[in-house]
Amino acid sequence: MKNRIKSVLFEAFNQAVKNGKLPGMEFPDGVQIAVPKAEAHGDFSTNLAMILASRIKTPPRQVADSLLSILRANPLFEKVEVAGPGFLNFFISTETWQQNLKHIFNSGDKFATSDAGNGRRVLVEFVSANPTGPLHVGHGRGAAVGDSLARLLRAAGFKVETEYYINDVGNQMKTLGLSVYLRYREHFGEKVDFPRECYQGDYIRDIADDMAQRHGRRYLDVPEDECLPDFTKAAVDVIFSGIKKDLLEFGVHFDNWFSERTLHDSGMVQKALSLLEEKGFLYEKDGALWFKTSEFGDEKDRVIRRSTGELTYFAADIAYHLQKMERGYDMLVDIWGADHHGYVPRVKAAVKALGHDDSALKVMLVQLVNLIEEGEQKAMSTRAGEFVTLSEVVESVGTDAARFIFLTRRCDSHLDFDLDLARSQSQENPVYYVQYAHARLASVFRKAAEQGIVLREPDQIDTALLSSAEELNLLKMIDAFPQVLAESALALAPHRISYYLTNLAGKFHGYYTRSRFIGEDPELTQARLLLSAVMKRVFKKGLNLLGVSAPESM
RNA sequence: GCCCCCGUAGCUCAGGGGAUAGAGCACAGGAUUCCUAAUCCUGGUGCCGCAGGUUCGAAUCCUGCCGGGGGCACCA
Repeated sequence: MKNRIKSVLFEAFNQAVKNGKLPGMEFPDGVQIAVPKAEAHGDFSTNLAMILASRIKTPPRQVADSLLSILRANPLFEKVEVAGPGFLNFFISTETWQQNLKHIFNSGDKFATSDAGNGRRVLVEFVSANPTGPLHVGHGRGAAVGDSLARLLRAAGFKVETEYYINDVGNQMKTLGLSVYLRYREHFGEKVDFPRECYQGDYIRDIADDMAQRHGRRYLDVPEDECLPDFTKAAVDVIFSGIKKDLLEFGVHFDNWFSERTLHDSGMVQKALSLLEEKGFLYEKDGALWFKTSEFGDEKDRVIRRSTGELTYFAADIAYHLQKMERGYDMLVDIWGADHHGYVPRVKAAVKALGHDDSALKVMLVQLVNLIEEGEQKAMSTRAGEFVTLSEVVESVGTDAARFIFLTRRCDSHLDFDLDLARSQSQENPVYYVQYAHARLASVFRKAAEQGIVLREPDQIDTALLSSAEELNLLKMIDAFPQVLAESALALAPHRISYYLTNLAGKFHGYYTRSRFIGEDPELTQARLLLSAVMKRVFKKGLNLLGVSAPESM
């Protein structure tokens, strides 16, 4: 509907210019069509007159008046008025809203889409947890946000790929291998001094035990240096297949699994460094190789190759981003834990230094999750082996509740995840509220089928019967869905979908309680069933954007 | 010390230039002959952290301050 208003407004403007009611000019930028908060201000309003006013030095209300007669001639509107400082308020006629329901129904699956993305290619990279341990709750939030964002962008007309970047090279991998190796020796009764920087979790012991099962005492006589790679590989394989399993259970899909190792093997890292070298952004100091990120807004320069000769992770990250840029995306979305925020300027610096537009790189920082159980906050630390894993949470509260809760807040705000609340199968748990709306609608159609009622074609249905304030409001809310979808996608804000759905569910439940859907009047029944069919679809599509199931019954 | 995020109702948070700032929870009371009560209805709250600035218009943008969290390695 908003788009229709926009084009009507555009035409009215051009006509006013042609008639000499407005001086000759282009349609200005910054014109908004908004849904006013107060009902008395109409269904939509625009600030066009206020924008024009400052341009042509005429009071805004006077500018608005010159558009008024043209707009009023349009049958779309019941009323158009000038209000406040110079808003043009549009009141859509009841009949237009009622007819609109048929359009929505007929447009089928296309309704829950938008072309806001215009076919632009986007890569969403998220989770990317190092394979040194199971995914924990924080990763879960990133996974929910990233996966949902990808679905949202897709629905909004972007071409989306999702990617998991695997840090399978470097110090952490060595530490991981060492951790397993030492536990392996312990397995055979050796007394081992287990260093603090090694991974303490029980899963390390499990992997070591498994190595002992499979290989027996074979590695005990092999020098540590020689057998560590085998232990690292074994650990990565086990942990990574666990990660994949967790993600699968969590309903999260990745198109690509991108290994850091391939960046080294393919010479991409070397290529990135040579490029920076050519452009004169590298220098040696204290035996290390530095990148002048401070020339691009970073607070200080960063090391790329340590004096030991080893490359830092940053070196690989530069290559990774260069590689992503070269793959030709219009936008790169990186979703990181908020504790990595200091990393943003240096990666942006790298992108810029390599000659790409750093505004195409959007880094979303997902704030930490506070896990709360019985009113107490739970401690989290991977290295110390004290953390609540994602799979534990999923097992305890279910995928639907977990995902929904992760997506009820904007990602840059801290999230208190109350396990007891998420577990509770009742009132306070918002996910059921929305799912229940869908299940109720499903049950209405089951009931209708039982009574042999078949939904007619929309043009055989009298939607004018949907005339209560409640019904009109629902017609409007449903109509706004594609708009909400587009705005959430462009703002990279999937939580707005859950907010919208909760809102719609509230309105629906009230309506349901007060209204008989399948009643004595077959015409009214048909009209309400048509409304129900569309609402059901909105809930289903909306929940799907969040990666939450839409049950037929509960 | 420097950097990032947050500060909105008793609590958890939406809203992120537009007109009278919202929801859930909590608290109290009520609703079921009939499509699912995981539901609904009725009750009231706010110096939008503080102070300046930009604007026709600021909870929203800018600056400073205060408070909370996080980050500031040749770790990731």
